[in-house]
This record gives sequence, C-alpha cells and structure tokens, in this order.
Amino acid sequence: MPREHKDPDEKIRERNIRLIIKAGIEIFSRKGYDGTRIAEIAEASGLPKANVYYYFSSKEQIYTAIIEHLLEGWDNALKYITADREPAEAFRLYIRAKLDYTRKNVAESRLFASEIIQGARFLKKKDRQHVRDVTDRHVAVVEAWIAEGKILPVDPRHLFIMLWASTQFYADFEPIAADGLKKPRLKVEDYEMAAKTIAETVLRGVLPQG
Amino acid sequence: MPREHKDPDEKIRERNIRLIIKAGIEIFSRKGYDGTRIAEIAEASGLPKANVYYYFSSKEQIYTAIIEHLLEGWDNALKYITADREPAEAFRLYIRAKLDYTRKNVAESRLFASEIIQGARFLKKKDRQHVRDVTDRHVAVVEAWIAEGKILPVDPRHLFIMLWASTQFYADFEPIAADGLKKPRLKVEDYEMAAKTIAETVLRGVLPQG
DNA sequence: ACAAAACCTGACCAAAGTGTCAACTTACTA
DNA sequence: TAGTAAGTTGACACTTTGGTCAGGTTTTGT
Repeated sequence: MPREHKDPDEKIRERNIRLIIKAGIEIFSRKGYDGTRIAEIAEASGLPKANVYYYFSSKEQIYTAIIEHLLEGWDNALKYITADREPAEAFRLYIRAKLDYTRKNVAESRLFASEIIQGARFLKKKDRQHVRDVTDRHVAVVEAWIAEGKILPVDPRHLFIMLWASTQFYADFEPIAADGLKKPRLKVEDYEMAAKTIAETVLRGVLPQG
Repeated sequence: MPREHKDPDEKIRERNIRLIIKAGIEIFSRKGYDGTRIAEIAEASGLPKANVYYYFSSKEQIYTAIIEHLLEGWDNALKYITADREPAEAFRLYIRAKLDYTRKNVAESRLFASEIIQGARFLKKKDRQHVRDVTDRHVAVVEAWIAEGKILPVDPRHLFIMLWASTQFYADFEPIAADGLKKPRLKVEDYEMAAKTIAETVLRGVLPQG
C-alpha cells in the first residue's frame, strides 16, 4: 500500500510521472478533457492503467498537473516588454519569442486553448491572477512608452490581446492557418514570416513616424 | 417506422430540428464533441432523447449539421474586402462586421474553434475548400491594392490570419480577454474598443502615409 | 539478510453513455 | 372519417470508461 513518502532520490517515480504528463499533454490537447480516456494515456505512456492511478488519483489531477506545468513555460516568452527597452525592439523580441515557444510547444498551446474555450473549468484562481498580474506589468510599460511619446496612443490591453491572439493562432488553429497559407503543414519559415508580418504591421502602426 | 419523406409543409419537423440544433450549438460549444451527451441536448431542447434520435441518427450527424449551419453565417461578415473599396474603409468594415458577428454568435464561434483545435475531425473537405476560396479572393484584392500602391507591401495571407485571430479571440477566449481587460465580462463597448484598436493598429501599419 | 516501503498489475465494478425498439399518439389527406 | 404517415416515448440492450483492489514483485535502508 502506498503511503506518504518523502524520498531522497526518486528515480522511478520521476520518470513515470514525466511519461504520464508527456502522454497526457499529447492526448488531452488532441481530444480535450472529456474526450481523453485514461486508458489511452496509459497506453501512450507505456504503463498499465492501474499504474497511472498509482501516481494520480484521478483524471482531473493529471489534467491540472499539466496545466500547472505549462503555465510555467509561458513566462519566459513574455519577459521582453521592459521599460528600458526601445518599443520596436521589445515588440519584435516578444513576438518572435512567443511564436517560437508556441511552435515548439504546439500541444501545450492547444491544451490551454481547449481549456479556455470550454470556460476555464480547471484553471485555478491563482493561475488566472498570475496571468492578470503579468498583463498589468506589460500594460504599465506600454503606458509609460505612450507617456514618453515613444509610441502612439493606443489601448495597451487590446494591443496585447491582438499580439496574443495573432501568435497563438498558428499553433491552436494550425489546420486553418495552413489552409490560409496554402500549405499542407506549417514549417519554421512560415512562423518566421508570421513574426515578420505581425511585427511590421503592429510597429508601423505603433511608432510615431510611421 | 420512419421512411423517406419529401414533405410539402413540415412544421413539426422544422421546429424540432431547429430546437435540437440550437441546444446542440450551446452544449457542443461549452463541452466539445466528446464532452457532450445526447441526453443533455435532449433535455435542453425539451425533447426526450429517443425523439432526438428520431430526427438524427447519431451524435455525429447532429454535430456536422451544426458545423454546416454555422459556416453559412460566416460569409456575410467577409464580403467587405472588394477591390473597388478604399483599403482603409474596407478593413474597418471587415473588422467591425467580423467582431459583430462573433459577439452575436459566441457559441458558434467557440464550437468552430473547438472543432479546429481538435484537428478539424468533422470539417468536410468541401467546407475547407470554401474557406480557402474565400481567402484566395481576399488575398487577390489585397495584392491588387499593393500593386496600385494603396497599401504597403505585406504578406496578405499572414495579414488575414492576424485579422481573423484578433477578431475571433474575444469570443473564443472570453475568459482570458476579460481578464486582460480587467473586466468580469465583455460588453458591447469592449467589442467596439477592440474594433477601434485593431483597425487603428493595422491601418497605420498598412497605409503608405502612416 | 530481512523488513518495510515503494512499485506494479490483472481483474473487477458501478456509473454513464450511445443507440434501439415496439407500441402508442397525433397529424394529415382523400 | 378512415387510413396512413409522421411523430412520440419509456424501457432496454450493449459498450465504454473512471476508478478500485487484493495480492504480487522490486527496491531500499540497516
């Protein structure tokens, strides 16, 4: 029988949890919460179902563990908006980093999107608060830029929504994006072209001189 | 036993199918395909489950009927991009119409988003082709504008993805959009401000004079 | 070496869900 | 108004699935 454990080394446990999370991201992102069956996660992770339940006591627990896990990765891509940077540079870096992260973590991106579309049922209060805090900080920077005359007056919150939406789209709605670009699948070059187009479009609209 | 019917009037049938579709849009959009139980659709439409099966032979059939239905509504919002219009006016109208449609059809929007995120499992070939055709026509218009020097050179396909993404976002990811705007829920004013911000940002970036 | 903790797993269960059906009622038509 | 087509429905058959469990094996600390 399993009990409380406060282990010193934990090899097996770590590995198996990693395998389960990995398989979970893949399958939850493709099928959504309800569409995912634990048996499938078990199979994909190479573990028998009962073994999955040895590490996680419920489907929901696997799911929330994954959400938690992916929110950690988010912040890195968003650290470029700082008051001491020039706006043009900051936006370019931000857009590029976000698209890069999105491209390399398509499954996570979709999983998050799925979760939000279905009303953020399992997204914790504190996680939402975290997102809000990050946004507030960025908004403050943009407002400072506006005050300094470095960019034209624009609603910073809607601006960030535009950026977030545009960058997410390529991963979340890949079939539509690919159709729109007349390609069978998106490649690195497409993400690069996206970064360029988004940055150019937004910047010329945001910079004073045009 | 039900058979082929080629009816002249069809009141009851029409009404019930409408009720089922309506309930289906609501529930599929909130729970996704797999998360939706026919019993729930039945309850929401005020019909017993067996009666739902009298009109639709399977869950999938209800779902694809809905997808079909909502694609029809799409086109209206997209008719403003025509070569004889001035770019600024065309984009403003397009953005406004798209956001308007999205706001008034939140459930449909989300249902579509859900379907795409999960790999467009049930989206028919011909429907995808239709979306592609519409895009092609719009792209041609933008290319003409560029050739005439009416707008700066920009990749039209990525530009449309930006517009599509930005306008969809408010409905599809309402919880995040609301958090970002620091509001409990989105209202008409928020959609109006969104239209203004998106249009301003894109136009100043796309128009030659800045 | 030995015990205890950690790990593993086939078999099982109860709940929930899709789809069916036979019998019934209502609506239409000639 | 009689006959037929359309619509209605409770009950049920069958399958899937989240979750449990008893008893087994392996790992670890001393």
